[in-house]
Amino acid sequence: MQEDLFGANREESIGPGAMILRGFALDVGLLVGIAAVAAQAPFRHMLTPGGKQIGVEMTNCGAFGWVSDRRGYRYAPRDPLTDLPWPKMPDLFLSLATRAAQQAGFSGFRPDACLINRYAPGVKMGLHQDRDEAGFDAPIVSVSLGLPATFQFGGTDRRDPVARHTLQHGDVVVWGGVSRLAWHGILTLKPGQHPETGATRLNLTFRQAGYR
DNA sequence: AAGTACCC
DNA sequence: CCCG
Repeated sequence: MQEDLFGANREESIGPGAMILRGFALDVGLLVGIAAVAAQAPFRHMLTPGGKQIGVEMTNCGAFGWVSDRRGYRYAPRDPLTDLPWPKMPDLFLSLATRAAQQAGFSGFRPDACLINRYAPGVKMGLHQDRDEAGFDAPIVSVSLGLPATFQFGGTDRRDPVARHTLQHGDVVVWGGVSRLAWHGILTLKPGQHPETGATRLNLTFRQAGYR
């Protein structure tokens, strides 16, 4: 039984039911876990339904994985590349996500999906909503590792004003409740080197994708 | 469609 | 040319 090392040094509210837990996710085991997942389900570019390549490289772990292709956005229990189930979600990931949600005021978070995004310099993710899940009662927990990035966080209307927040290695963003369908994105990643990840930003996004 | 293009 |  190992001690968990999670705990935010600082919490910042970024909206109703939305906060950043600074330095909450500094356990190097997270990077080991990502490497283990990627060894079974490699990072790959996905296509939008319109046939354009998504710049971020993605893989998944857990019971469900987020996938996109010409048929649309959806959650799938198997990796389309291998037809194998997605790798099991590491216990460390589950523990982190549950504790972060709890810290942000969302008890009972039981993620069944973890999307892993890998950003290289020059890559961005446009404003979007996470709305492919079967229900929206559970929050979103988003973990930043490696190179810093500028996170855009707006409201539930596409036209709502968007604030910018720099996310550093170890920061966790949690949003739910009235902010669950908030529009969000990541600005173009700037070049840089991080001691633990090199010229890379990694993001873990935990969700309850399935019905309960 | 998490994408791009174009305009101001 | 880049940015919003």
